[in-house]
Amino acid sequence: MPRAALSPIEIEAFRDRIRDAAARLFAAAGYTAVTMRAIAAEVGCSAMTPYRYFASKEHIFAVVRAEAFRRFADAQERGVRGIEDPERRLRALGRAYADFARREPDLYRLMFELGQAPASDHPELLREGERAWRVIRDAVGKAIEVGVLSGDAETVAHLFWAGTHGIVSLELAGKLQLGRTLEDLIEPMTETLIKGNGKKGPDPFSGR
Amino acid sequence: MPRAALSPIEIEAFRDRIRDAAARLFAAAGYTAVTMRAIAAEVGCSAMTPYRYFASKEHIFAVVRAEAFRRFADAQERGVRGIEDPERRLRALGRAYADFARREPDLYRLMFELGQAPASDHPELLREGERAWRVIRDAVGKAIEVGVLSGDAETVAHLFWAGTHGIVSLELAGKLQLGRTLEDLIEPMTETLIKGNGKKGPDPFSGR
DNA sequence: AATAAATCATTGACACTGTAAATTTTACGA
DNA sequence: TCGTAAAATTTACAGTGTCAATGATTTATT
Repeated sequence: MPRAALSPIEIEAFRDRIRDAAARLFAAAGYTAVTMRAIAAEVGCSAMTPYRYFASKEHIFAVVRAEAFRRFADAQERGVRGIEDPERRLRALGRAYADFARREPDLYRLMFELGQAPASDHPELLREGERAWRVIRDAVGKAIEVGVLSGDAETVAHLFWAGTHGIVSLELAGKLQLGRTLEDLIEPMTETLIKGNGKKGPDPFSGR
Repeated sequence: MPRAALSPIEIEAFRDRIRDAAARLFAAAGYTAVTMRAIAAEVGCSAMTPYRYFASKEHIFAVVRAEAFRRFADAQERGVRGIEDPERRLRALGRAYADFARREPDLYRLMFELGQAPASDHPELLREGERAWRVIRDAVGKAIEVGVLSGDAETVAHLFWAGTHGIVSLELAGKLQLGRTLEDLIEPMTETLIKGNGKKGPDPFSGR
């Protein structure tokens, strides 16, 4: 006797529309522009309708973040595609990372905002985040395999990520000094990371 | 005939009380707990009184940030005090940086939040931020002077900051993978930065 | 066809937010 | 004591996320 429930596909479609509306608003006018009422207006429903599809505004942001990570992971995969030499691959990855951050600062900010709720509550976010991580992880792993880098792959991959992210996020937080920019620093950082994790001791001329 | 205007000292005292109240609220219950009405209750005035001393809530946050930077700079200066050897100094600095972030994650988050208004509008914030920067800048400069590091001091100092900050902020954003922690990574990062900016070519065994 | 029922959507309200404007209180020199 | 300027408060407004109640729509059974 009841009314037919929405199919999973229909539900997913509606969720996507809400997510895209939120992403659009965020890209166009930043954080404060993303309100429930604005999302509803964009989608063409009432302010409360999204609550049938998401538990809270925070959950909407989680899927927007997941989508951002998806695009981020895509951009990184594209950035290294076809580059076989592991060392060149590392450099290309650094550039692709910085390019994405420069092109989509809002998405980047959304992804790496400090103090956000743990991703473990949101499977999709977790998955896409891990995909982005894997690009770095694999590039570093390959470089270690062929002897361009040395050390524990997980650790070194974290260092590459953190170094690159550090440059990007200092820029986005407006903390770079004396007119230094992302462009000035990303390549020196990559070189530092490669050299710093290269084979052999710290300095061939200083006996430790 | 008029009522006596508040002296600059009185004004400064009131501004400090407001700043401290905001900082207390932030430390105790995070971002959302810092409301004008809560600050007012803490200080013992009405919700609008702070507006006589600050243009907006954002300006209050700016001085809280400045205070955070002051403590941050203090902590770093303490962390390297008495350590003369430039290389040990770099390592001590990395540890002091990480320790501060671990002890005061809220302050750190406040200072390095992405997408914040440029500090140039707030002289005090600018000054304290530069003081924190100078500790890194000087340690790196000294290391270059004595030949432990090489390259342009400003650039290398940025790399040290970014690398360390990268580790910290990935942790605070909950992005570290597979149970890795700040503690696991901060020392390898420092070593990477030292080695990566050390004298001589990238790898003694690969002819470029 | 009428009814019952389950699902989807909307409306209205509530407790909050930052802050503009109007108003009141306070403290002083004449 | 009174006028006046400074300091502080009160009131109000437009906006927020979201709970609760209500309405609307679609279906299977009588």
